[in-house]
Amino acid sequence: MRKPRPVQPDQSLDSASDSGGSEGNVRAVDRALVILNAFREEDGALPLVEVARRAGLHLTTALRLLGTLESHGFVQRLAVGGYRLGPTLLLLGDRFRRSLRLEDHVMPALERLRAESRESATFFVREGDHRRCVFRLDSPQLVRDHAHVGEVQPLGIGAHGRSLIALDAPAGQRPRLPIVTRGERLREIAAIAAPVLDAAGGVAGSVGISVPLYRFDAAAEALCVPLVMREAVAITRALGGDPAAILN
Amino acid sequence: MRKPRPVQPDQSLDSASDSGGSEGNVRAVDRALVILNAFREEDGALPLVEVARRAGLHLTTALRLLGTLESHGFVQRLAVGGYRLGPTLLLLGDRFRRSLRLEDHVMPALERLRAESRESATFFVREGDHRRCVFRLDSPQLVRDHAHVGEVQPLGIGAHGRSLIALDAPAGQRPRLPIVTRGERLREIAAIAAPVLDAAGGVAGSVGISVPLYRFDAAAEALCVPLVMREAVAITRALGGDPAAILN
DNA sequence: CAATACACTTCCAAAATACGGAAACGCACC
DNA sequence: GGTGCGTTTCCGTATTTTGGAAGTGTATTG
Repeated sequence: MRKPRPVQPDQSLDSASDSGGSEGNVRAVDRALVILNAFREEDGALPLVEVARRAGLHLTTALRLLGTLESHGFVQRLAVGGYRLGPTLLLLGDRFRRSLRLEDHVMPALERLRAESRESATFFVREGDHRRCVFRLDSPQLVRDHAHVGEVQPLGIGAHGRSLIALDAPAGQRPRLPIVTRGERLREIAAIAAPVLDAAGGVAGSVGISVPLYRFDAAAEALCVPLVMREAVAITRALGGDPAAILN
Repeated sequence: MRKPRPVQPDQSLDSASDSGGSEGNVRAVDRALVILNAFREEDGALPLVEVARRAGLHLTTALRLLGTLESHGFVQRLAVGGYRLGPTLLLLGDRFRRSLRLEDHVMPALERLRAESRESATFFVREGDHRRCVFRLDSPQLVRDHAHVGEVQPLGIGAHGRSLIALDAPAGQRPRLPIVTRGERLREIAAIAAPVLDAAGGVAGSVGISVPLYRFDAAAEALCVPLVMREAVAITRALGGDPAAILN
């Protein structure tokens, strides 16, 4: 169990608790990271009290932790008062992405997809039993879905969610690629996605397009399906993978 | 060598060494953040020993800290062994960027710049006495400069470095906009940049194009200069700023 | 203008926490 | 089977973090 209260009598069930475990974790660090996760994009800048409240920390503690985070650029303290996330995160986030060594091949593919379909193009990677959006280019059109790089979504549902596990199925029972869904995970969105393989034969990720459902008629589908397959193959080739496996 | 001295005879003047200060910082957190900064993109995965060495930490300490970082997704432990940066950084980095509330206006502008110039387009924001690359689109051409989102560069040098402080000068002595440099910060790169203003009249950032010097002839300059000015004005307008100040 | 409320900051003693030495473990390579 | 290297567990200690309380400053109210 996590024990939030030091001396306190008992109970409580709130406070921290969200993400990680508490097993063998360095408490101060744990709390600092909880603070970082307390920032949601909607809020411009959070006052100390609010940060402390969200993280379930004593004011003094939050203040000290924020000070340390600030000195490394993980949060910024605004002149007017209040804190927000800091620029070091931008640097590290981009470093993480580059460590995947996908950017050079994936971004051009997404650019082609977006240019030719005029819809949003996205690339997911599997992360345990979830998937994470790692690259994304928004549709140039006004009406589009709104998704963000970094977001986590479930596996098994949605075009990408199924595409990432499509090749896990026994050889005979694999779904037809690309996966096409209509309003499956998000009611008003259709999506087309196909897996991408690396040199080791593993699934490196999933490329695809998402389209507002009302715009996804037969013509749009006929346009998008081959586009997605073409780029899935292109990325797979670029990574040294064997396109045969997705061309079944 | 950095040797903090556990038992500490006296004084201090301390260790800390690299980044932040050590004044009033929570040590465990401080160290954890130093660990994150120890990851450079070049290295795929670092073994524990290497992380500990770079961060100047005892092996045991690094192990514990990495464990905590991992449980929040700030680092990943690869099956084969070794650590690398984790996906949570992607999420937070993007959140930081969105908190600037520039994306909607800046990215389309960069896309137009790149499309019309076929060169790399970049957006910097000022950060104290430095500047940070916040948005960037790479040139579609093979030969181009290599810069990354998140990187910090000096103020006062380079086209963006000067553009960001151009309006700080007294009204009569302001440099002509856009700023055009040839091989100033990077020997083989030319750049064109202009500041962008927000509704408060402050400098929100700097937009521009960078071009390999050998390609930057009179024709290229004649093409790029008006493009950059056009987009600087467009972003300024979108942010509610007054374009007059950059058009003088 | 006094009085109250609220956000933030400083101080400090207590103790819980993180530290790091040592030693065990696992593995590859001799 | 032995040696070297990277990793992990264990554990006593004292360093570090903690959070109560009180102080400062600014806004809000009566």
